[in-house]
Amino acid sequence: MLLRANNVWWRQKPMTHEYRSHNCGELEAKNVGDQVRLSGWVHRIRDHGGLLFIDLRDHYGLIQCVVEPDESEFSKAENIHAEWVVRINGPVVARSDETINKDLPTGRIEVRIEQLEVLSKSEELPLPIFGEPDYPEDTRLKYRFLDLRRETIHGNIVKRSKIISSMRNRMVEQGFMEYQTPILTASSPEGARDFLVPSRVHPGKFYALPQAPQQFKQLIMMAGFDRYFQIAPCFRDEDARADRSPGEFYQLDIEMSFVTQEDVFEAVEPMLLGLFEEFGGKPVAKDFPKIPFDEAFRKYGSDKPDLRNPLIMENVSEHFRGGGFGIFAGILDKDEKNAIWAIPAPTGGSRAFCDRMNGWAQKEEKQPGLAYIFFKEGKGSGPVAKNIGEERTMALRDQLGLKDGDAVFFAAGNPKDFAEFAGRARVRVGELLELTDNDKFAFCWIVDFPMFEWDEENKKIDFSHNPFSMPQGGLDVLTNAKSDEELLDIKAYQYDIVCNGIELSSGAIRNHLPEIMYKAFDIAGYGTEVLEDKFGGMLRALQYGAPPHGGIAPGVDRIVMLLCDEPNIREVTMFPMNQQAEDLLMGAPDNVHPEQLRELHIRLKLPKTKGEGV
RNA sequence: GGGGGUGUAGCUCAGUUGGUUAGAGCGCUGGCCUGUCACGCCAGAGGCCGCGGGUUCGAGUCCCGUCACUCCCGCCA
Repeated sequence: MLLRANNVWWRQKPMTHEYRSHNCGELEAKNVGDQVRLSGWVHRIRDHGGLLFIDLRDHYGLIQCVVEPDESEFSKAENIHAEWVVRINGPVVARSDETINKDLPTGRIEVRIEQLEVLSKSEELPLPIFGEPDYPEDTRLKYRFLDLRRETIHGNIVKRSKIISSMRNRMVEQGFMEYQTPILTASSPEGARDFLVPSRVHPGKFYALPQAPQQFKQLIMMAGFDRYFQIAPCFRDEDARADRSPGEFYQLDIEMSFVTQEDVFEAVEPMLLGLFEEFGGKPVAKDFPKIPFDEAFRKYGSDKPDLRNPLIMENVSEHFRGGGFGIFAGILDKDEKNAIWAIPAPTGGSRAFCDRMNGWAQKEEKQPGLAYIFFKEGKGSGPVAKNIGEERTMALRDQLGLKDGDAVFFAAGNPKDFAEFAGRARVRVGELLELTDNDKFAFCWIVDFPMFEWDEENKKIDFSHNPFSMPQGGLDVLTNAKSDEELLDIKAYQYDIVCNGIELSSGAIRNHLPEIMYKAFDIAGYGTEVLEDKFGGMLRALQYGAPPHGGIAPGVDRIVMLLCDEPNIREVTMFPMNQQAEDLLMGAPDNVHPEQLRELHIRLKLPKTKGEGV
């Protein structure tokens, strides 16, 4: 039942008000005897022939109204339908003890209908509100205004509003100020695909919608402001996912001057902790451990580890080197970079469980298999244990702190290639053995991201995250690097904040020195001209006294998803597009009038549509 | 761009080795009902089995193609 309640209408109106003296959620036992006027939607009708109930609903809640046949309005009430908008006048009466509804905040009372006025009728509903049964998503999106009347999503949207409001308050309390940045701006040469907006005044030229206010927030620091934030709309023309809307999303964009990485963490941690404690409904781990990028892969096989899962992987190569398990010994001999990693599985010590994991590895992960040992009766079982012998098996068990009833799985080869698979195995073990505590929030920082990465497609070095990050070691480390390999080893003051295995945000201490910017872009294959052409404003700003600065930009939508416990972003977005980036309610994108195109100096050259050209 | 899943009444789904008239629940319409709150009872309407082709005496069921939705990969500095 509707539990919106606790929301007292902003101001009590007199009975003489056109539509309402109270809202549907605020009446309680103390109002018994009051004459009230309510307006809302007909949520549900229960017609007993001689007695008729209307559940009246508005934004604030639900209240039962009742009318008896001798009342003049009874026949009118018999002819109304779900989702009609009506106004009701009448006294608040107490329900008898047997008829109290404990599931409803207003369940101790009801309103006796003395006057009933239909304010607006509804066609037969394409989408029922009451009971909110599953409905196809395209129907929900086409009739979003109805969908949004449903309890769960209505509550999510209200909660989203409160979350954003709380974010703002928490930021302002910490001395941050909110500034707006442009929506029409310039395209940038790397990153996501831009949304382009043609210029009428400048034929053939285009604005781009900002992928993030990245450059603007840095310019705000260079302009001498400090501690900026903004609930910032961001636009990227990339394909959607369950947790990613097509086209647009919001970031809590943050930037600060004269700060180190630690200062950013100190600003963000209490904000997120407070927010999750306020809205999450689950315990939040107070500690935000800082895990270097390399270590995250080594221990968790991921740069966004879920710390609710207690399992930590370990390198166990030494127990296999030169041992009786030929496959692993061979892999270790083949290349000194190769290793054997162990994924411990406490309580997983049965052949059934090990087989299940092995089957998963083969079927879902297309791996040749997943080697394992399980421990019982004081010794290790399974083919691997047999091959390496009891001494090595026991040494392995001791290193991992395992005991009878436990198991361990192995991944072998070059960690670069198998780390992510091993990470997924870790996640799966944690879930299947119920070692992962789903009933909490666990944050961590991932720090020391590499400055560059190898772009396999273009066979060149590219920025791994943000081209504006400060390399650890500054200009020297860039100029001194002798090889691609050394360049790829360079770390940046670049960090992510992760919650329950979900990346909420990337951030960085920025590079505020023009010579480093030239050099870094040079390494990534962007010449001076590109830099000056595309980042001219930024470069100019760096040359006139730029403060050291840094920031971060947590994704608002993902935070709301976590706090509403919704796996799909469309459940926390009021008017989302579908996965094909169409707005089924407003009908976007759409054709435009030829005159509009002419004004913009645009002629269409369309691809053959599917099914055409027969 | 690629892969997986789904597609039968407005909705959620059932539908046997291919076999006569394709079912149920919810919703909708009509009727009955004075204490329900998932009200109850009775009756009714509602189907190009996503679409196109093929196999077959016969296709909701098998095969091919296609479309739609959804999830994932690519992509998302």
